[in-house]
Amino acid sequence: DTTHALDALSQEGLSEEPVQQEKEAAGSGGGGVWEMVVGGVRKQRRRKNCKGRSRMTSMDQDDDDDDDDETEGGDDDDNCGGAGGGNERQREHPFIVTEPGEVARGKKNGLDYLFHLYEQCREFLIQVQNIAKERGEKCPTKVTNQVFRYAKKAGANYINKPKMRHYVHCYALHCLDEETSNALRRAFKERGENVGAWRQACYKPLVAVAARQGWDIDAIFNAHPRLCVWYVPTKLRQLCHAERSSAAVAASSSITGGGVDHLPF
Amino acid sequence: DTTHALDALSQEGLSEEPVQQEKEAAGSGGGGVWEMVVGGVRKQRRRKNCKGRSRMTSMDQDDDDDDDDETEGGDDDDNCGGAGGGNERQREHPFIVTEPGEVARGKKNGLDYLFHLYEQCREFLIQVQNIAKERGEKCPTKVTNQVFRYAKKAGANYINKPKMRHYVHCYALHCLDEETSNALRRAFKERGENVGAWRQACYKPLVAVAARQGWDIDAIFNAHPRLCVWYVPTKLRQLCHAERSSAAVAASSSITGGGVDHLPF
DNA sequence: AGAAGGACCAGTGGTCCGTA
DNA sequence: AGAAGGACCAGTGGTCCGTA
Repeated sequence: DTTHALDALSQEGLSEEPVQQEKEAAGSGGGGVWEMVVGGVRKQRRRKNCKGRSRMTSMDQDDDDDDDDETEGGDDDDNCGGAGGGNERQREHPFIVTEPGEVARGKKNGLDYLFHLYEQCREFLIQVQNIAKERGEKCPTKVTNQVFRYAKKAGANYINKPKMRHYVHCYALHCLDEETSNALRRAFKERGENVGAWRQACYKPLVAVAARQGWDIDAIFNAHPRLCVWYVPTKLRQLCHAERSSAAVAASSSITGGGVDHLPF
Repeated sequence: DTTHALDALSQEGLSEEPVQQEKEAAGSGGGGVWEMVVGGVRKQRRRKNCKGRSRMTSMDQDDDDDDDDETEGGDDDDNCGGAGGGNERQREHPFIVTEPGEVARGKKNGLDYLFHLYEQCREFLIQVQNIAKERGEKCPTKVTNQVFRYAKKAGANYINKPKMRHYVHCYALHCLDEETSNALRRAFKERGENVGAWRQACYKPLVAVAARQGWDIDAIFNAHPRLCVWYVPTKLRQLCHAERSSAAVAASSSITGGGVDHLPF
């Protein structure tokens, strides 16, 4: 129900830098390159990967018996973006803190790209849901293992569960309070902080959002069309609970001095 | 949000027959004994079981370390309802087809009791949910393993997962079309059919309900306040899907002769 | 035979920690 | 050092099949 066009030119981890688009996107306060690039091609682009085997096998969930025996040998018909030849294990480039609209340079990925991955996952979920409905099978409402498996089969090897779960709360802040999210990115970029520090810093403003909206972080996630497909991260849930409790205690002792369960409103 | 009082006098599997209540409930077309009995006691009654160890330990989810080493030995301070002494494994009495309001005689359980178990499970779920909310933990929306474990710890040893899953669609028919459900029970009782036959027969009218309401069996379950806590059984889902498909084919070929996807409306 | 339920199993949510 | 992600693990949904 939102735009589908974004996938076409997703900047990928090991990508040749998307210099052309970058020129046109220059600066741009709000949407950034992921919103600007594009005109509709909807197609998972194949990655130039040293260690090949990225099949695009349809929308199957069944053919689990095409053996995955790695064929560890040759098949490097593609030079690895100049990174050096061999068959060492490849990973995505690490993230760096970028401001909105900024494309990461060098062997790095930016935060617009990170957030774009969440939208891609949601689109994979929608495809899985459609297949399930057609077949009359159980229909997932969240991005589950099944969806990650599907994404991998569709060629999106750069998506994996630990990564996506790791940054969910950052994406949540981006969805729920984009102004604050953008300001945080600019501040952390300016200070030269690393991604881990930025990630940690996303919790606090997100808890503040929860406070404003009645503390029910599950309800807050579920009420948002793009966020509702993600599980609430354990740590975020704990932080909201702890903060609510101490806020309640503080309020009841300062106002009434009365019972702890006496929530203020 | 519905009445909580029903638990008090639940007829249990190995129970001494609840003769007193039975007298007062005699016949009664609609609600049956589970709706009539009672005046509010809300308390899990302890079972008279040959092999004891039914603790009522609070609402804990944590003390998983009180060893369950069975103490297979003595502790039969209770005679086993006259059924014979030893320490053979005890089970619930089997269900028989009873009509609405009818209490099973002999070592049998009736269908009102069966349906009552579903309501008890829902109440256990609500308790688990309340605890989870208090603690700021993940909050289940369905009757999960966790809820079955909780029920067992609360002393409801007569509730178990395979049994509850086995009859879910029967309970669904009872919730969604009580008239039809009641009629089916009367018919199958009259014909002297066993529980298995009745259980099988519940599918068809339930699929008919689904047909009337647009085939989305998940939505139908979720829209019902008591049913929404139960997972849609696999077989029911399959039946609905198969029936919808063939209904669609039949309709499209008889009306237009056109495309298969052309659903009638 | 008909039925209750212990116990198993494939695949889940969650995330640690060996890797680069 | 900071970070990406393979792989593990406890507990899940689902139901079979040894039991009575």
